[in-house]
Amino acid sequence: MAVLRTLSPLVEPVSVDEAFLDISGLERLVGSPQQIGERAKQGISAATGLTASVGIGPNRLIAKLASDHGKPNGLTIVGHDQVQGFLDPMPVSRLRGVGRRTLPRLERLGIRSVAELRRCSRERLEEHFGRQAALSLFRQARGEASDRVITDRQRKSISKETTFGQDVADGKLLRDALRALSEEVGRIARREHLQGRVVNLKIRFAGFETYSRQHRLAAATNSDRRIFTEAWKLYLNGKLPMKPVRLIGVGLSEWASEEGHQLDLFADPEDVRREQRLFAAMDRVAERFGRGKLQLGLPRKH
DNA sequence: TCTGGGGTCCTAGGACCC
DNA sequence: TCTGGGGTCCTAGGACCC
Repeated sequence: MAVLRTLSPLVEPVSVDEAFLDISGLERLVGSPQQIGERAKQGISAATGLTASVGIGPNRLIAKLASDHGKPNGLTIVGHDQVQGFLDPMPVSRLRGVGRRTLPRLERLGIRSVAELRRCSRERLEEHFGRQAALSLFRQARGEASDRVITDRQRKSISKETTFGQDVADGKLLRDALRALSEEVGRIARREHLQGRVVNLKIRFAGFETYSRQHRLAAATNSDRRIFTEAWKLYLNGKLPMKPVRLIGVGLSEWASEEGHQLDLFADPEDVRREQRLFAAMDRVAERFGRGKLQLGLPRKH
């Protein structure tokens, strides 16, 4: 990412090893698209010893597909006038949103390539795939996509989950695991100054049978204790099968607006301050000595 | 593939409101 | 009144991506 930032101020990281760059208007300052692509590869190689695949195109879709096209270690440039010729022979499985469920359904309609997809009407796509998916397929088949690079994308949720080595039937063990996960979620939320209004519980049993339960809080929170008690309530009251658990997870989402947050009307302000100091201290311990060295005891009111 | 972890987005049904 | 139409919010689940 540091290498990429030397090439353009507009960098959008997509994952640990992938990013979009807006390189429009950089011809004089940095070089031609070809030169920028080469410099990215060289810089990454010099810094990390790793190869990288670069794709350049008029929008995000074409750039990404161009990058896939040259994998590994490629540099593929697709100009405006080459877009349709580049897309048409491609299998639809390369498009975004076409995975292990959608691909066979497209094939049943006789659609294997992007050229074939382009011949299918929007109405027909809508009948089979719903409004949004149809629109996405329709536009992708024509090489249409956003060309905006978003540098300040904010995360929308924080979650932690764990799969047990052996399915867990012991409620106490489950409770401890959930508590530890809640503490991790809370810690990340506090580090990023986020307070969430929705707590999510995820449970998986043998056979990949997966459930989720969520609850919307009256006030946003990033308190470990609050996240944990809500998640545990969801487990107890969620009408879930009472079976040994293979995976348990907890998530926090729907951030409260930056302007301020609702205070708990009935909480003693001194308790709130003490809890904040407690969490701050716990976070420092965790940063310094690692997770799990210190953890909350039983909630006071249970 | 007997199946890890962390995300995003979409759909659909029910409750509720005007 | 057994009954229209449209909108929002909440919740659960699924598809997909890296």
